[in-house]
Amino acid sequence: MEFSKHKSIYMQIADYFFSNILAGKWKPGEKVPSVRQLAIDLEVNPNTVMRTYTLMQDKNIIVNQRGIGFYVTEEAPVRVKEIVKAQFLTDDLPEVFSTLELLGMEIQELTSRYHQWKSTQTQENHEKDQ
Amino acid sequence: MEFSKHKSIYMQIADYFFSNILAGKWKPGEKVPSVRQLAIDLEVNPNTVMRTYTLMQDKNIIVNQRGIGFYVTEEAPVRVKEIVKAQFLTDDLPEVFSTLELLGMEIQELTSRYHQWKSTQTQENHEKDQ
Amino acid sequence: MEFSKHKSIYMQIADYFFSNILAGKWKPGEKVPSVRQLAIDLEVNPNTVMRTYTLMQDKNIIVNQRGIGFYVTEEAPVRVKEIVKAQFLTDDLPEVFSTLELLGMEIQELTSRYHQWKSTQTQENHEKDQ
Amino acid sequence: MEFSKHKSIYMQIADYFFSNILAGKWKPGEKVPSVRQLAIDLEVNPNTVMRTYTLMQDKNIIVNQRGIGFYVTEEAPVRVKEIVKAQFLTDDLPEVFSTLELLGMEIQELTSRYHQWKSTQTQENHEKDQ
DNA sequence: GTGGTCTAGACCACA
DNA sequence: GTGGTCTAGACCACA
Repeated sequence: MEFSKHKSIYMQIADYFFSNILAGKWKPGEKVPSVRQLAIDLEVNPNTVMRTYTLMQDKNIIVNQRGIGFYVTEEAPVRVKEIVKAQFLTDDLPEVFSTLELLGMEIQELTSRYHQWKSTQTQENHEKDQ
Repeated sequence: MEFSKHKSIYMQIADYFFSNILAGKWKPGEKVPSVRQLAIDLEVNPNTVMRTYTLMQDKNIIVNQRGIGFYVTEEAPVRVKEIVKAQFLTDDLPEVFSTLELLGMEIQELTSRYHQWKSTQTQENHEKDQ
Repeated sequence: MEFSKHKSIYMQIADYFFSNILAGKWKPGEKVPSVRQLAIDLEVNPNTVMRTYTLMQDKNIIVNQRGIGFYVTEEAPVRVKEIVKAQFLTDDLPEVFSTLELLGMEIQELTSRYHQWKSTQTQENHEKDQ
Repeated sequence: MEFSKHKSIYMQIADYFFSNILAGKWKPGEKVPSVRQLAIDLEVNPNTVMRTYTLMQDKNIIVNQRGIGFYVTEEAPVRVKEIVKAQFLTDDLPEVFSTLELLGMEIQELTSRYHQWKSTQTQENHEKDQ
């Protein structure tokens, strides 16, 4: 996993959690990787991973079974969707829209770029599958 | 001007420059507010404003006339558009698109939200005009 | 390190970086002193050092490893040489040459003064070594 | 006359004085342009020119005949040569030499660049003469 | 521990 | 008046 410079690493790991849960890869009741293991996999400081886990715990997305590890909660998928959607609609979209206007771009251009982007995504997934 | 906590103040002042130039309010050859004056207007420390000015100078958006002040360069509108567009297309959009997918939203919903947003904007402007 | 009055401190610290990198004392991949530490060593304010680091970062001479510190980039030696040489050839030399003419000095005199200067340098180094 | 950004304007005007006097264009006893006139010619603020004149007066290069104007002193050529030479030998040259070393350049290269530079100068003068 | 940002305020050179 | 630099020191996010 490569990290962007624009966002803090622990938040990018949070995004990684969000997308795994929303995509159904990590299901309620399942164990998530240990802090130590994920730190090794992602090549980051364990403290950084721990920060994400604390955040996930605060939001009731994972729970700690002492001495055993962290597990995805039952309510995780719903909670994550709420969180991601709220931020998307109230923070991200308005900014996208105003930038769109500022640049004098039409909403159609955004739609066509979306389809373009989607086709590259599909391609990448195919490549991964092979 | 109100500042968001998520972004540094000097970068938000940069955004303020960008939108003023893109919207044609600040034209090439025109003088921009003095560092001190803008600091007073925005209620921030002059150093913070200076930081933005140095950044804008590095990007050839403003030039300093010694002892007189800063002026918008001829190339400013083009440069700003480049900068804003590049960031929008390569950083912002991909993230919007993947969030869209993650949430299982259709691109149509985004379009309709755009029109909705636009109508509220128009309203706000009307209110301001009165 | 003593600072001259004719040049700003943060630029003199930049020169210090340049000469360390060109002389091969600071090699690509190596860590440079932390902002705080260098501020203490040079007896200046951390903000002043930070200013140099930001500059060096903009010029791709150092990169930040978040939470860890700054490292010399692979391209640093090449970049520094470019920067120093460009300034030397286009800014410094022409002025030296015109002053030379103005003073009615011959280029030979400059050459002989160079050898003279070099011998004093060698002496100084010997003294330091002992 | 074009001004460099690296040096203050009033110092560049001082250089202009120095070169005119050393080159024998402005001779002892002759009147120099009025502050006002020179400001117009050079397209700078009269205060800036005045600053140069004050400097020149302090160094006994010009004297003020009240109500009439400024005149080149008898000792001007000698004084100017002293000033320029002292600065050149003690400030400029050592820096040039150490940069030369830092860049790993040979003194011969400097000599050849000098001849190159001189030929372009001669050319320019011929063009002006015509 | 690391850097990044900001305030408050000073002092200076310059135009 | 203008910007440019610097100090002193705080507070914060991050690793």
